[in-house]
Amino acid sequence: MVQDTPDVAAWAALLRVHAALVPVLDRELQAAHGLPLTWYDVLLELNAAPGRRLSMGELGAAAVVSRTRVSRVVDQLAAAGLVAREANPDDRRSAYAAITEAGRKRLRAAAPTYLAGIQRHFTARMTAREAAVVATALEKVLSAD
Amino acid sequence: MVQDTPDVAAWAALLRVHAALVPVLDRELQAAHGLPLTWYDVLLELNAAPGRRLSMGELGAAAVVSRTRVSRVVDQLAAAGLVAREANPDDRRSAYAAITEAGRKRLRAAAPTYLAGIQRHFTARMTAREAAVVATALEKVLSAD
DNA sequence: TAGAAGTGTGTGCGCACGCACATTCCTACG
DNA sequence: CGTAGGAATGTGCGTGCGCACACACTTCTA
Repeated sequence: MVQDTPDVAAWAALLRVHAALVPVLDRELQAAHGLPLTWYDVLLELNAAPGRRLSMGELGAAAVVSRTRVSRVVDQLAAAGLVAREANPDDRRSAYAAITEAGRKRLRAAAPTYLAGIQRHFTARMTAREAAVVATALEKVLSAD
Repeated sequence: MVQDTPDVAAWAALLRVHAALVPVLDRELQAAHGLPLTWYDVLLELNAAPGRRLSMGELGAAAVVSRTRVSRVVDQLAAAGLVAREANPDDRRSAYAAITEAGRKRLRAAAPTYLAGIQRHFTARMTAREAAVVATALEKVLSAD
């Protein structure tokens, strides 16, 4: 449709899938658990981190949300009691964000909704082999420079 | 990293690739041709349409940009002389956006930059077979309901 | 040790974006 | 033929988002 070469077709399809699915998944998550996708992403990353905490810079690099935006999102999450700001004794410029028990509970409650949404809107439309190829191909793109 | 199942890995990788590459490609396009990615997308869709024009609703459905946003983007493009608003005699509610000759020229000039960026940042990191699988898999997702 | 350079973080500001609504017009139904 | 309902579009408004900058602190260098 957009261009004849399969390279461009892959990129164009990625853009469209993103534009089509992100709002849907975000709504589902927010309707079921009052949790924006941005919050979920940050909580997920914090929960998987060693010590269940990350500095702002690390969080900005790890999560999808940009480094600049992390400050404000963490503020919101802290106001909601889902994360706690902690000081870093070794580097007093740095600030940690640590997920709280309430945050973990909220994350665990929301996960099934999100995973089911991914399954229903995304992976159910392709074969398991295709999903695996998509994952490995896109991860190779991410590891670039 | 995020979750163990390959399904979620594919979706997570898609989110990250989008977040990483879109700003880069947008900057490249804007630096080389003063053309935001949104403008490029709209111009591309109009250029490929029958009669080189589309109604606002059709444009919103075809392009990545949302239907609501189309109005304002077309305003900007019209102010820049790259598209022209046309009336629809058959339905006076409807409004056409038609790409102008200046718009086509601008699009043709920018295309090599964009395509080279896609090639360099995206498809160069995977095999041709992987790119084909990514394209077909994601297009199947799009064709859902 | 004092100063310069570099790094991590937060914030004012402007732009992009979508929602909800008003407007205009078409269409179906009595 | 008139009216109710629906469809296509544009716009005020609030929110999300990133850039550029300021600030605090660390690290390097002479």
